[in-house]
Amino acid sequence: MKIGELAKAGGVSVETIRFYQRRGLLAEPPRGTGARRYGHADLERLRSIRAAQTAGFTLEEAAVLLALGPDDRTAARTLAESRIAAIDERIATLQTMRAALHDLAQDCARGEPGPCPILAAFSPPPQRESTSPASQVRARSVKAP
Amino acid sequence: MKIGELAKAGGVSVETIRFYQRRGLLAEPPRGTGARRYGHADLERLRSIRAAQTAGFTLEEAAVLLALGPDDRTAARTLAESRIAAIDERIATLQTMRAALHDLAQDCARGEPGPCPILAAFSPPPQRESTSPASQVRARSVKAP
DNA sequence: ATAAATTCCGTACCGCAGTACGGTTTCAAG
DNA sequence: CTTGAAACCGTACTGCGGTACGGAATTTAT
Repeated sequence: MKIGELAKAGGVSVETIRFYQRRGLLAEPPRGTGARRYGHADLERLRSIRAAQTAGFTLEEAAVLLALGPDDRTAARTLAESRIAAIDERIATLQTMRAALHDLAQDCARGEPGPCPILAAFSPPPQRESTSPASQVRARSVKAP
Repeated sequence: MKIGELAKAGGVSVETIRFYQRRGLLAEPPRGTGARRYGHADLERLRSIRAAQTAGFTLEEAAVLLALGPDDRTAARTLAESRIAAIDERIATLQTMRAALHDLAQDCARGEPGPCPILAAFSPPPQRESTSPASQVRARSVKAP
């Protein structure tokens, strides 16, 4: 197999293969004159990397995971669990965002008189009148979706 | 108000203020000799930007949102709705990841004999034997959490 | 008056996972 | 034998939202 075939079989680009090699995730076959050859094991490894990514691991975590022996159950479980915790946190944040936005959009859609609540929520008050200060979305340090 | 005070009041760093200025999100007061002065309006605007971010808008979207007049309900609603759609998609992806990982961790925790299922899911099969090919996590193109 | 803090400004860098570019071989088909 | 595709290689750029650095000028506190 040459690099282009490996790439196609693994569903990634040639550049991605090379990128993984630079990262040490995939081995670089010894270079003689001409194109390097890849074996079935390389494809399996590539697929494993993609599988780990699909489960939300970073490439670095994937590298650790693939380096574990079959006896390292504890390490594997720790990795999986901390990944789950991170995912849960992310979901919670997104749900908060969603709810805030949804409420705003609902109110806007109801077509009541007055300014659109979405605009109102995100615009500086033009005057300092006591225009019901309800539903102002204010908080801090959120790493966008 | 000088930039440091504005930063403190807005809960961001001085560098962030300058960054927003470069992006055109905050105005740069005309520069005479010495420190530039900021007004209450600048603080309100900064707060609006942060609010929009909290709701999941990118800085670019925030800029659009803050540029809308009070009559642009439709534009506001469109923006909010596409944001909601994006968030929903993201949540769905994360939930898929979570479920896959959770199942694996559960099986691993049960302490049954045999290799850890987490490792098994992400490791290339050492041999080509027909070792029950259940629960292999394989899919494509996921932009990690 | 002098030391310390703050501001100003441009530029470079962080993480993450790639993508793109440009130039040089080498390989395969016609 | 020539043309064109593929492979090789290093480097730089993308998006996103900042953070960090370094030197000069100015402001503030002592």
